[in-house]
Amino acid sequence: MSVTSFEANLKHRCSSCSLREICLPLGLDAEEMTKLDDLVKRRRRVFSGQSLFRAGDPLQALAAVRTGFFKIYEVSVSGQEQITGFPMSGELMGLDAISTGTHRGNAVALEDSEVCEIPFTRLEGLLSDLPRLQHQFHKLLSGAITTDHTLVMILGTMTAEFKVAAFLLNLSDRRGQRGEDPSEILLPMSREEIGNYLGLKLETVSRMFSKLRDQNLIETEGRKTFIRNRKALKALCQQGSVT
Amino acid sequence: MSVTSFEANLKHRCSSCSLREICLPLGLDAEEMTKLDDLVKRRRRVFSGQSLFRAGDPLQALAAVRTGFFKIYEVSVSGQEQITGFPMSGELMGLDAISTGTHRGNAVALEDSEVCEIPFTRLEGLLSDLPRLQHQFHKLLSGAITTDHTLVMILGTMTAEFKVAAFLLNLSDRRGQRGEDPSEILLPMSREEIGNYLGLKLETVSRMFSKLRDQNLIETEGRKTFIRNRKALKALCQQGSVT
DNA sequence: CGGAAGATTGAAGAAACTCAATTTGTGTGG
DNA sequence: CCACACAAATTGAGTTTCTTCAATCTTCCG
Repeated sequence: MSVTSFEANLKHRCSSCSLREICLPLGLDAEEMTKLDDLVKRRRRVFSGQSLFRAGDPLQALAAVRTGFFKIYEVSVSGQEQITGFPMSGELMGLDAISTGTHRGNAVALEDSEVCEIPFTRLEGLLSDLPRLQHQFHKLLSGAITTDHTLVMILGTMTAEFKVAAFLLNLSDRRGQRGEDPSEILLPMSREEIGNYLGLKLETVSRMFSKLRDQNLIETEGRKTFIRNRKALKALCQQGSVT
Repeated sequence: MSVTSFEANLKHRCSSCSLREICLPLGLDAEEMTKLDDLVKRRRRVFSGQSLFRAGDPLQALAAVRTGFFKIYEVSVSGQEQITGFPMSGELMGLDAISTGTHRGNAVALEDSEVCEIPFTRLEGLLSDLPRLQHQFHKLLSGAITTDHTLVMILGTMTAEFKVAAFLLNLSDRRGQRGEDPSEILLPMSREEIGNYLGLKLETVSRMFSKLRDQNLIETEGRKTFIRNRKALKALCQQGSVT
C-alpha cells in the first residue's frame, strides 16, 4: 500500500468522520468501528446529475452520503414521478430496497457528491456480532419511517404556503444538526423538484417563495435562501392546515 | 400448566398461525420458530375504539395484528391529525418508535381485535442468534418504508378519484394476500378516516365512492364494498394523475 | 456576450373544500 | 321487534385554492 493511499485511508475512516454522530457508527467503540470500517468502500464520487442506483437494480450496498446532496424518486406504473426524499450528508440511501432485494427508487446526485458504500449482506453479518451496531441500524431504519411519516403529514394536511415553509425549516434543521449555519440554505434542487416533492406545481412553489419573502420571513439570493424570521416561519407551520 | 392453557398455547403458536407467511416468522425452521414463540405474548385483546399505544408511550413491545383492524395516526405540533396507516392481520405496529424509543403514533382498534406483542429488547437479542429472523425483521422494516412511499406517491400525484380507487385496490390486494375474497371489502373505517388518510375531505371521499359506483366499478352495501370491475379500477389508477 | 434553462408573475380555469340540507344506517331502550 | 335518536353518509351550491397556460425576467454557462 502506498503512502498516499495509506494517508487517504486514515483520513477517511468512520472514526475520524465528522458525520459519525449522525450515521451508522453512532455509539460504537473504537474496536467496533474498525470492524465496520473494514466493510465500507469509501469516497465513491457521483457527479451532479449522475445516478447512484436506479429502480430495478439489485441491492448490493447501502450508501451513506458523505458530501453533497441527492434526490430519490420513484416512478409509478402510470409513469408518474414522485420524489420521496433529498438525502444529505450522513443519511443512508437504499434502505427501502431490503424488503425485495431490488431498488424501487432512483438516486440522482443534485451536486457533485461522495458516498460511502456498505455491502448489505456483509453488514447484516456484522450486525449479529455487534449488538450496538445492530441497534443503531434499527434506529436508522425506524428513523426513515418517521421521516416518511413527516412527509405524509405535510402532504396530507398542509396548504401550499405551509408546505414550503415546512420544507425550508426541515432543510434548515438538518443543516443545524451538521453544525452548519441553519439560516443559510443553498438549495441544490429546482422549484420543479421541490414542487414534485411537496405535491405542488413549480409555479405554486415560486409563488409561495415570493409570499414568504413579502412577509419578510425569508430572503433569496439566487439559489441561496436565508431564513430571516425563524420563529414566525415555525409559527406559520404550526398554525396552518387544511383539514 | 392446566390442560386448557396448554391447548390454548398450542393453538396460538407462530408455527400454527395462518399469518406466518406474512409476519415475522417467515422463513424460519421449527427450532427457530420455537425460540421466537417463547418471546411472544399472544392474544392481547383490544376492543373497537380502544388504544393499544399512544404517542409519548415508551416502546415496550412491537405488536403484530392477529385479527382485526387498526388505525395509526400522528398529531402534529399544530394539532393536526394524520392517519399514516390501517394495519391489518399479520402487520407489525410500532416500528417507527425504535428510532427514539418513544411512540409517535397512536394505535386505535377499528374493530374488536387481537394482537401478539413482541418485547423489543428481547427481540433484538434474539436477532443476533437467528440470522434468518434478523433478515426477515429487516425486510419488514424496509417494507414499512416502501408502504409509506406508496402513500407519498398517492398523496403527491393523484387526484381524488384515483386516490380512492387506489385505496380500495390496496385493501383488496391485502385481503387477497390473506386468502380472503379480494372483491369484497368490509370497511371498518369511516369516510372521514379514509379522507384523513388520503388528504381529502369526507365529502370528497363520499362523492368519489358515488362516482366509482356510477361507473359500475364498485358496489356498496352498507360498510361492505364490492369491486365489480377490478381491471378498469386498476387502469384508472395507472392512468391518472395531477402532476 | 448570447442563448438556454430556470424562475417569476398574471389571468383564467378546474379541482377540491366549505357550508348546509337530506337521507341512510346503527344502536338502544321500550 | 319496533321506534326513536344519534351518527354517518350523501348530495347540492357556492367559494377557495391550486393548477394551467402564457408572457416576461433572471441566472447560469459556454
